Amino acid sequence: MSVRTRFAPSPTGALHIGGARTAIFDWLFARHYGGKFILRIEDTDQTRSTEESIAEILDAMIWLGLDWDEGPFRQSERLSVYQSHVEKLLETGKAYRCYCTPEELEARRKKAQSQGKVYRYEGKCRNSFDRACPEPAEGLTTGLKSHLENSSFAVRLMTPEIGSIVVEDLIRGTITFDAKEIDDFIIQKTDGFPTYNFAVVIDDVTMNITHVIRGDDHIANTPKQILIYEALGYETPKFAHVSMILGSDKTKLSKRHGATSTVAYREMGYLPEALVNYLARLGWSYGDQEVFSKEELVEKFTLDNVGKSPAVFNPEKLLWLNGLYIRNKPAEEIAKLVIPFLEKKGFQVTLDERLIKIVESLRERAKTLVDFAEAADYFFIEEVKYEEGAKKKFLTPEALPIFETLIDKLSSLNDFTIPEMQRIFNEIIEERGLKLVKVAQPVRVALTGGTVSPGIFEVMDILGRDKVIERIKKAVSYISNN
RNA sequence: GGCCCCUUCGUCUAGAGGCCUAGGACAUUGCCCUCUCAAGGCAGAAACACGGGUUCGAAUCCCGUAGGGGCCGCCA
Repeated sequence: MSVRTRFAPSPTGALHIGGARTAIFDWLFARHYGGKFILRIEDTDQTRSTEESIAEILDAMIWLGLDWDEGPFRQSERLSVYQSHVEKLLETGKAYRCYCTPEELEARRKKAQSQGKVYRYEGKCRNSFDRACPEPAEGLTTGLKSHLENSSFAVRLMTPEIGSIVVEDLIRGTITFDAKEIDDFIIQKTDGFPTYNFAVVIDDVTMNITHVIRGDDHIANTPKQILIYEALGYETPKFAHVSMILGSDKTKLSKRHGATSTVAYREMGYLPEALVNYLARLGWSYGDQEVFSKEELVEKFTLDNVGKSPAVFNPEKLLWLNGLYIRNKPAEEIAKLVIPFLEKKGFQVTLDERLIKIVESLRERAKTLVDFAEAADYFFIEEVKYEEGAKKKFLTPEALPIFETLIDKLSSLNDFTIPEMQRIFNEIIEERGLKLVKVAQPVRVALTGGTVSPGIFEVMDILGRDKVIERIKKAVSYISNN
């Protein structure tokens, strides 16, 4: 059978960066082997699941370019599937109804904990009368029948008391659990919803999932799930548990460490291919290679090169990769991407040759699209604002004669081209015996307001003669008045 | 506490018993380039958690120890 993987987030918040990495591995694995990738929403928690989260997760998946072949399926729409499987288990005596109340259970758990013990369900309802009479028999008075149907119960799986459960993990090898560690856990809640472990198994079975690739926080669930497969008589899929992503202090990555939501990275000006590249390399490697296109990842990704140890999320490396992608992507595409960021700053922008020139000049100084938009403001605002230190240092009386001859020479220029500008600057520095920097810096401040920008001729070229002269004149009057 | 997982430079990692004087990348330091800042180039500092085995030989295999992490719900 061909490979089928799935990504199954629970919609209780944004798509976490760690979830995104898992999704990438699942997607890559499916694509590498020419299989199918299925998206499934685990929304059986009625109180915590939200529509907004679902929308955001889908949005993030699309942004990352992780297209799915089937789904998104929702567990909440598959209740009857779970229930029929529970029925089957009840009929075959592999599961039983439990009438213990959550309060009772909680009290027993507390008591065990206070004695320093782990609480495991002791099987109180395991041998109750209920098993012998699983269904309200025909002919009961309607009153009694509805009483039985309405009395609330959960359903527990009857688990083996001795033996061991073995997980063959594609990444970690054999992991063995003692059956004693696993109690008769609940597979269907009082509200009729399946519990997570049960729903996962039923879904993976009915969706013919061949490889379950997920976070290693699920390792402890795996023996329980295997027990469900066995009770139902189904074959288990292959399991592969990927290590988690940690924060800089080596604890589970959380908001404390910075942004953890995937779409937050879009807002911070990251390119999806950079994030995917970064995340794929977190826990997976291919020799010494660091940069991979999506196609290359698909071609080269296998579980063989996935490491076992948890990885610390390193924002600097992501930033570096993002800068790399910004520098290497066609300028026109960067231009398109940067427009919303410029608009957010209140600039009117259109995708034209000028914008592309701006991209070409600024891209290698920007590590994110936000950086870019910030560095580009002097190309869009009317009035240049001088930075405090910059004007103090460079807009001085010594700059006046330079500015004045510059205005002269630029005005009389036939062609306002970069070689011509260079010629003029050379004339000035030769006449005055200056270094280029002595001219370029004051001009830079006059044109951009700061001391950092692309090459001065590029800036002049983009601004155009009128703006350049206008801004130099403004600097002249600023110096004269101060 | 119980169970499970993990352990090579600060970080991501290469490493499948001799190729290791442990390689690459980010970050970091210095130099070069240079109109500023970047980008780029060159050079440097920086790691096999510890202790026992096995072996002629161990970062690689085994066993302990220590440290870190995860899970222990009618949450997913």
